[in-house]
Amino acid sequence: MNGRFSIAMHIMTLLCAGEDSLLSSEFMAGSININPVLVRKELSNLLKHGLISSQMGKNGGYALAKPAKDITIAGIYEAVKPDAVLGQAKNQPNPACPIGKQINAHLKQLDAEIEQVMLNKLGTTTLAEFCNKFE
Amino acid sequence: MNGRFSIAMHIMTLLCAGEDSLLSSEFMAGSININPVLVRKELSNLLKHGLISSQMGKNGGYALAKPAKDITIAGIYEAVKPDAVLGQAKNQPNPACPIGKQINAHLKQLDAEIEQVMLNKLGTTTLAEFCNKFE
DNA sequence: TGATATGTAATAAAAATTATTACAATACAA
DNA sequence: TTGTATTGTAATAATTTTTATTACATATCA
Repeated sequence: MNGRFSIAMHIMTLLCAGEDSLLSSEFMAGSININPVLVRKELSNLLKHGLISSQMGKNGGYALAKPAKDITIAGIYEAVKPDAVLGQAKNQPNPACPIGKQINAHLKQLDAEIEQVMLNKLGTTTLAEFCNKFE
Repeated sequence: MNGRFSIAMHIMTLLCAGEDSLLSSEFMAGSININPVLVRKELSNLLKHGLISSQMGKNGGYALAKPAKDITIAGIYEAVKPDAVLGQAKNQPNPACPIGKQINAHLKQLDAEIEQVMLNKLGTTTLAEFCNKFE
């Protein structure tokens, strides 16, 4: 997995901490310390998943779409999750080999099981709780 | 995460299925369908973690270091696991921002918790059980 | 002693990620 | 109604990571 979950969590934490006002992508990029366009790209994705709302034009910006206590870390993870939690190689296993022929199906099943326990655990913490850890 | 776990699982499954003989990196590369040097690199890592044994010279090759029933998927995962299960961005958050200053520490803690539940789950299946799924 | 392996370093090629530039669309406010 | 600040998005470039390849030293068997 790449850095998208970290970036998404950073964004959501900022929006949670600044819950009363709209935050700009420029401001968030300054905190995260990455390019503002990348921030907007992730914001666009979070928007699509209904986690945040946006306001265009001057004095526009972003805010949480619902109270932080109603957003779980699992919900945020779902918005950015990779195809395979355990990673996936780009190779095409040899179909003439009895192991190669079946390995991807079995790995996929294993991956699904692991994703489930991860989501269960991530679902026990809300964004509000995560945000409360900050002083 | 990249494809290392998949490759490692493929290797370990091949060694499990061919438990009676030594397998060469060339043969395994043919099943996985990647470059033999990459296979040897991963074999080198699995060796370092005590999961397999190797025999140099003609008629050499690789084998499991212990019975497949004594190897868990968690053990294999440990050998290839990334620094962060949930991924890590390469940015350096702004230390002047109260959120940026602390986010990495909190994300690291979250990551450790998730890794724990993953390992718990992966620890419930042995390589022998995984291998038995193949027909 | 020749053939076949492992083990590993160095380098090249390909793919993925991140950054940058550019600009259209929108909304506020003077 | 016009200038300014902002979202939204496409196109491209730069960087980093992953994968492949080449090369060769070392080991073991027959």
